[in-house]
Amino acid sequence: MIPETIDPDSLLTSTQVGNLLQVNPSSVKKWVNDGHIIAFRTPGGHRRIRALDLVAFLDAHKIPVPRQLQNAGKRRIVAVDDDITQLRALGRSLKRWSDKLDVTLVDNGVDALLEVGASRPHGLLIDVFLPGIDGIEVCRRLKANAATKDIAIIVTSGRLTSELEQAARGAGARRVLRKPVDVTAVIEELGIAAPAPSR
Amino acid sequence: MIPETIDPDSLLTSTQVGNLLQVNPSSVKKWVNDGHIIAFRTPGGHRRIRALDLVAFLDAHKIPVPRQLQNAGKRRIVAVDDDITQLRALGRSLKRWSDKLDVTLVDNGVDALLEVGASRPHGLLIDVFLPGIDGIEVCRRLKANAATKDIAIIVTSGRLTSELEQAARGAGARRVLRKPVDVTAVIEELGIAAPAPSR
DNA sequence: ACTCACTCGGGTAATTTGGGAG
DNA sequence: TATGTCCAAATTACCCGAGTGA
Repeated sequence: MIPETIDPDSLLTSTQVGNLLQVNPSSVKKWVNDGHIIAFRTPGGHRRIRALDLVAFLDAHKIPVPRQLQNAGKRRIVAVDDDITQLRALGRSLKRWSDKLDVTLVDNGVDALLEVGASRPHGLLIDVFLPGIDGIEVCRRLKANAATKDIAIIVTSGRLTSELEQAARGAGARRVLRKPVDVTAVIEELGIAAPAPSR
Repeated sequence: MIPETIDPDSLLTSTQVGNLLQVNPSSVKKWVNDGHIIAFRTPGGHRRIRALDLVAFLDAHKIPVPRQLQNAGKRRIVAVDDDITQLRALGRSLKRWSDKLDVTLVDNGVDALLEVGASRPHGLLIDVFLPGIDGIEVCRRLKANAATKDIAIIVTSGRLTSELEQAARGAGARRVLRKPVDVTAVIEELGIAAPAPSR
């Protein structure tokens, strides 16, 4: 009835969600009606809930994500750096958390924004100095956009000055890190605790 | 079975539609019979549903459009200009084609790229001079990115020099227009002929 | 034109869902 | 707030004969 792993844009019925969360389907109905869970209706009036939206609901209420939804609920981040060597190194050090983290590596600012728009990641790791793109402006705009304001922005730079750091924080960056990046700070910011949790 | 991207006038069977919407083909049959989805029959009585009509159905019921059907609706473009007056004017002059064209207006480059990534439009109308974003670099990167290389880029500018025009074309812009923008050139570039074609 | 594998339609039965009152 | 129970209606499952496409 419920597959072992659930795709992010699978559509679930109230009962399936009820089973997943171990609550009565009636409660799910109520939560949908109260606007806590985003859902749409079939022509006949049956509710359908996207796995993605369910996970968003769970995150918002800090409810643990069921095993079957882990794939739909993996933390996703986009990392940008025009220095490919540093980018690759970063990718390697994040491999360790690959069971809970999906990392997309990108070597320029334009592709980074395209990817952010397409995949709505939980975090963005961005080098302030990118050709043709002003990192501070990116922070500001992401924070001003309702669809992206919750993305955790971590700004990185090879040459870090206190003015730069202040500017970045003022524009909405959660953290400002000197390169090479300390991955534990990234992991911490994303709310991922130990390397391999029990469930 | 189901291609990755579906043409607006592809013909789909009930089962294909069922898979697309994650619903039983029997439901699709019923919806067609109840008149919710427009369909016609093969000589042998099998239902065939145009992708265009399916999208209309989805829109009418506010059901999320599957990724594969994103291109099956009308032509979509994103227009960017930090001069809101000009942006609004452009929006108004494109209203005339609203039956075949979906226009998203955006007042800064970051939001434009987010929107392009999220909705994969057929065209992008971009002012070269945007705060924090280099329009030429955007062209270059969009063309280098496999996912966005087919997007028709139209570059606009208030102060148009021949060098600028050459740079834009070299970076992949299909057209370079002086502002205020001549909308007929835009319509032409998107392959939309007269206000109401016979097909 | 013929076969073959597969899919589809119609009909009906089985299961699930929504809504509302408890 | 969360759950459990009612009925009508929506959705799904299954049948076989027939259409489709290579």
